[in-house]
Amino acid sequence: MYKEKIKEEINKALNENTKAFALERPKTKDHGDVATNIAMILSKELKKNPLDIANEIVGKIKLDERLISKIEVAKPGFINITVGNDLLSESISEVHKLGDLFGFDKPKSKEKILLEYVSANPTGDLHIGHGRQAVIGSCLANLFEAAGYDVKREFYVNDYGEQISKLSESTWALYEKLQGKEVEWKEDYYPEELLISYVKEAISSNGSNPSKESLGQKVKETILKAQRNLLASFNVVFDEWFSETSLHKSNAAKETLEKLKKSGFTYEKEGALWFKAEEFGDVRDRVLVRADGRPTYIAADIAYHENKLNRGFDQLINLWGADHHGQEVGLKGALKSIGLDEKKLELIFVQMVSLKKDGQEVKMSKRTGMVVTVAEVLEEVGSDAFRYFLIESHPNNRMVFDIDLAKKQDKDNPVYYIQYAHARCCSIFRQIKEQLPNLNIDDLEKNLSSKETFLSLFKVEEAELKATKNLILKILDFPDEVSTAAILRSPSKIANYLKELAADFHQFYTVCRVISKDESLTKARLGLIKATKITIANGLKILGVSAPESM
RNA sequence: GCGCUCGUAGCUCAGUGGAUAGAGCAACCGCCUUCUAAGCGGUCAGUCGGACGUUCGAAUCGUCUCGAGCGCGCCA
Repeated sequence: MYKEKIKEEINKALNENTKAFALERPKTKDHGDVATNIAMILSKELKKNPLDIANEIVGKIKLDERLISKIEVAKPGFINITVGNDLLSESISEVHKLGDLFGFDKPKSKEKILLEYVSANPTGDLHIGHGRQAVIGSCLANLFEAAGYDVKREFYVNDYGEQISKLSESTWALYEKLQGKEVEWKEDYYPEELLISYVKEAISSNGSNPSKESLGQKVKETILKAQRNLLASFNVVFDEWFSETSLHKSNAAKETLEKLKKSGFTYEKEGALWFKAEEFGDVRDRVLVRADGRPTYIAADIAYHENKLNRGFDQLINLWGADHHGQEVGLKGALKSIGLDEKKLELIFVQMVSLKKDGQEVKMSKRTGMVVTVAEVLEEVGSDAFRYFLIESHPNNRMVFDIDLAKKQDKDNPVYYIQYAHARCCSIFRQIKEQLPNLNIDDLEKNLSSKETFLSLFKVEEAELKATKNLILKILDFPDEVSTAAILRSPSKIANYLKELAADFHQFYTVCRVISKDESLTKARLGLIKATKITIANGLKILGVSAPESM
């Protein structure tokens, strides 16, 4: 791509002062196509005026339409470069050569990452907060894959402990009630209306006279299956569903506890076994084993992360709800205390989702039944809008899910803006068959990988040239966008990029007529449209949003 | 009280130390006999919560401060 070539040229001019530097796309159009601040960076160690350095560098670079058509020095010491048309043409042809792979790094060329997300209790419906974690997690996984990492997606099933016992108790009470028995409905039971459909389904597949234990187990499985199907319905799939119970069955949790005891970072108090979390900066120490001998969630979680590290991943990334951030220091401390590299664990906290309905913000509360489930919102807005809305803002930011807006299937809904750009690209190709039946599409396809096809893009009047170059440069930004989005753990960056790309395309579409009497220009523009389509499709693929051929 | 996260236009948000802080929505004004108007152009809109500091340069980094959300269970 053009940036590498330009860097090479600058590096040649730098001689012995070669240093890593960035080429950035300036915000203002007067500052050329790309700019570098290398002179300002060098001024410190060379103890020279950045303007002088910049002029020196620029003086060594020969202007050549094939590479750099214009180069200027600006105020503090920027070097602003206008890229040659040949080089841009060549870059567009490279987009075509790469096709579906454009923007993506070589698969599995980088570290192995285990991404854990959602990890909800199998005790009921997934709510919109889980939905956000699911969408962000799946987009991050796609993004890491696109950036060349080897990614495994994992759901940690919290199928053990207090909540599960409570589920089992609630289930049995509900079962007996359905049998017509008089039951005491305890206050901490899961709400009947939440369980009823799962319990009925479990009963029907469990035969008559189930035991309390088998029915509880069956309901758990039923809920888990429902979660799995629901997640899959909006493109959230996992390579592994890791059961917490399995850590207890296999003795892994016990073994980890032994290691913790040996580490000296535990003590007994009031019959319980405690971890000295405070020594690692936690706000308080944490219980590992309760006074009655049952291990806590934390104990299993430490064992789980030990297990993950032993599976040979270079990096573990967990998405946790922001309400769990208090666990981070303790978990990392525990891993460190048993000799594991806690730095391999990275936590991303996904902030809360609140809801806006009928123009009013409502707080979710399980107690008042004010829980908005993934299922109900998904049904109303569809998978594409659901994913797009939940990915649009950075995980660290709280977000307001505007149900009324997401329901709207019109232009206020930004996902359509991007999809519409893709559909428009496709539409032009459909038009060709009607308007230019003599144009040989196969011939065109073959020529897309040669830069000569695109040279005529630049032989147009000012306004058209401007729109064309904007679109080309934006398309060519895509690979960098993917890698920085991965580094910043920010799939929303891709969503924003696609919005900008769509805007540049729509503008191009308005200014430049693709199908015309000028055959070489028509072909060149068709090629550019196809490159746009490829880029939008590749970006939407990362977001798990569909790229419709027509709308 | 301590800890984590956030604070940018009326609203929703971009902006990994760079040049005059940007989009969308809302409001107002224009553009369809021509490839999809789910589109394009224009107007209006800002003490980047505040203070001090680091730097050639700060919305971005540091310290303090104000405000909001969350956390500080032998729940997960």
